[in-house]
Amino acid sequence: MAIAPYQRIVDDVKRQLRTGALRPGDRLPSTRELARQWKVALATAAHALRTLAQEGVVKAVPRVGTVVAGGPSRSGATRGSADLTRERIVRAAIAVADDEGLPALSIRGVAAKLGLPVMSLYRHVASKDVLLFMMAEIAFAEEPLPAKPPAGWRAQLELAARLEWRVFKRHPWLARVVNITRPQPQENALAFANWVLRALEETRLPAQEAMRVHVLLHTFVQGVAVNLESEADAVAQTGMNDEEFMQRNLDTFLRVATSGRFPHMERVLAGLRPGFDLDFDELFEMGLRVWLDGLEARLVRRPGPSKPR
Amino acid sequence: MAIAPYQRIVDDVKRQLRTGALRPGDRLPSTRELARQWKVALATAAHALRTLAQEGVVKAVPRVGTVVAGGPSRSGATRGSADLTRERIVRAAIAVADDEGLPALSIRGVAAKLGLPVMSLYRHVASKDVLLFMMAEIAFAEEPLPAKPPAGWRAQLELAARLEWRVFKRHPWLARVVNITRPQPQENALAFANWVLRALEETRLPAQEAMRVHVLLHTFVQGVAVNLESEADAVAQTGMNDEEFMQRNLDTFLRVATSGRFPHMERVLAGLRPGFDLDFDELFEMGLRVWLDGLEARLVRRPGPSKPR
DNA sequence: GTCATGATGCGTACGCTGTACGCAGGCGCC
DNA sequence: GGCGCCTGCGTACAGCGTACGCATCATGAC
Repeated sequence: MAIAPYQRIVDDVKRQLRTGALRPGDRLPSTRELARQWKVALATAAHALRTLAQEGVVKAVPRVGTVVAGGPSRSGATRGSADLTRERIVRAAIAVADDEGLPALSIRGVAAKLGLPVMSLYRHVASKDVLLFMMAEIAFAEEPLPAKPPAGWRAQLELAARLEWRVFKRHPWLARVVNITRPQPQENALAFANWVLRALEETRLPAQEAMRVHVLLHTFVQGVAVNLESEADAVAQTGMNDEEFMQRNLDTFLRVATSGRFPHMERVLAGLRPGFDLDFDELFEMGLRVWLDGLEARLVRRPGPSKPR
Repeated sequence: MAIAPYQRIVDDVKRQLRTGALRPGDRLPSTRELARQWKVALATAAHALRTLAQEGVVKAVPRVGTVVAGGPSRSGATRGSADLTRERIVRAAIAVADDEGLPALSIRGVAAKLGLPVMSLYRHVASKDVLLFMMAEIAFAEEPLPAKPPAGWRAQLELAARLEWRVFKRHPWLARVVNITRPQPQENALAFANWVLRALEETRLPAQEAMRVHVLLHTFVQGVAVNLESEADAVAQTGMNDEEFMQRNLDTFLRVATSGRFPHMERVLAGLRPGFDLDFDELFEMGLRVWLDGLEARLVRRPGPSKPR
């Protein structure tokens, strides 16, 4: 399971940038040159260069070749009208994932939906992973954080968590995607993190602790969201409607649960029978409250900046 | 995206059992009869019957045909030495998932590893989903709950959470699997649930609330575990070692994070630089403590004869 | 004008997946 | 012996992501 060929080239160029072997303004090897050096097809070398250009590390200068971009990345500057297709692709992909579930999302499917030739998508997105990544970015951008935060760290954390939750509810597949593409720095995830960390500054938690709180909060929202997804997916995948689905599952579930081996479970089930509906919104709100209560208690217990333990 | 043909047959038989159209002792249609009725291949019909037999709903009586099993399912009774292969398969699958990651797990791969013909696995496991399900069951069984619970609801919840956590650490892929196979009643998951619910009886929480607490606790552990997985997977998939991986990610991460747009993030990062290592164990313990503190506060606040510890 | 060089856009094809189906062979009853 | 049925496995299919090859075009040199 090696890295994809084009990715290997991309990595190597980046490495050369780090070590200083390549500096802003330098010319990269031409497509053909790369192809020869790496023993790959022309198209693959071109793919690598295109990827680098998309990331803004590098710029394609028409009659000169490919040149290392100088200065701070002006990401978003060059993407004017030319990337309309790119956004169309990502939005189409989101639409598919939204109403057919993540497993049903395929490059070929998106291409068909847009009436584009399959391979032409790779001109704009490099790989499916990158597609997923961009889907996540666009989805999160739908719920921007307000410019003026409310007063108090708790209110700020609540706001961030609820915003994130709302996004997850709209796009159940996100919970899984966030983990697949994980180690990548999502622009909007960072904005959330930044928001949370600012809120925590007020509490004077040490950096390490603040980081943990941030991660835990994110993990909590995501954890609940993952449940949303598996339900949405199961329904979409089997083509059942909710009722059928519930019927089938409750049946087998109850058969096992009430076998006599799980008496406490049975008792609880009996206690809530009438409207047994695990409302995820309520679950989320309860979890959030409990968690923040716990955090608040911790802060009260430990006033001022102190070392953990 | 319909249900698999054999699954459709299985479901229909179960439906007939529910409605009473089939009763214990009744004979099911023969393989050929089923194949004719459903317009599927003989092998598919046989597959359906085998699945039913494996689930214990039905029994294959040699010279008579297939008969609806009577009385409570004696699951585990019939599986003597005959299912040795089945267990071998599941264990092999677990081994693959453990050290190559879930994406690398394929039926063909497992078959190759065992030196068995590919299709022969379907004789014992029905489908990949079922395989995943059984993998989860076996994995969870590795950390059985003790016979004698410790004193106090909090200690009991902690124990359950830590046990679950330990399993997830050993088998990072589990976090994802639990969600894929979700709506199925896992034997061991129920045992955990039962344990948690018993612990909560002491707190006299109403049934609905107790259920939520249980789900939230499970969600929490799982949420943290999912992070474990995505890291393990990324490493396994790219074939990098941890160091390379960290290097690459930290690099791009820092490049974006320190772009000036996320000042609070930067400040926190600066504050913990020396040993920036997000230890998941510590993260888990902190989250657990905070969460249980919050829960305890809720119980105290709530009127009712509940005494902490 | 002709040509060389390089980039672009896309069709083809590969290696992989899960698994439905077909078929050979064996077993037991008539 | 013949028939009916089940078992076990090989073959084949539909679908995936995407590397590679080819046709086409833009451009500068001569």
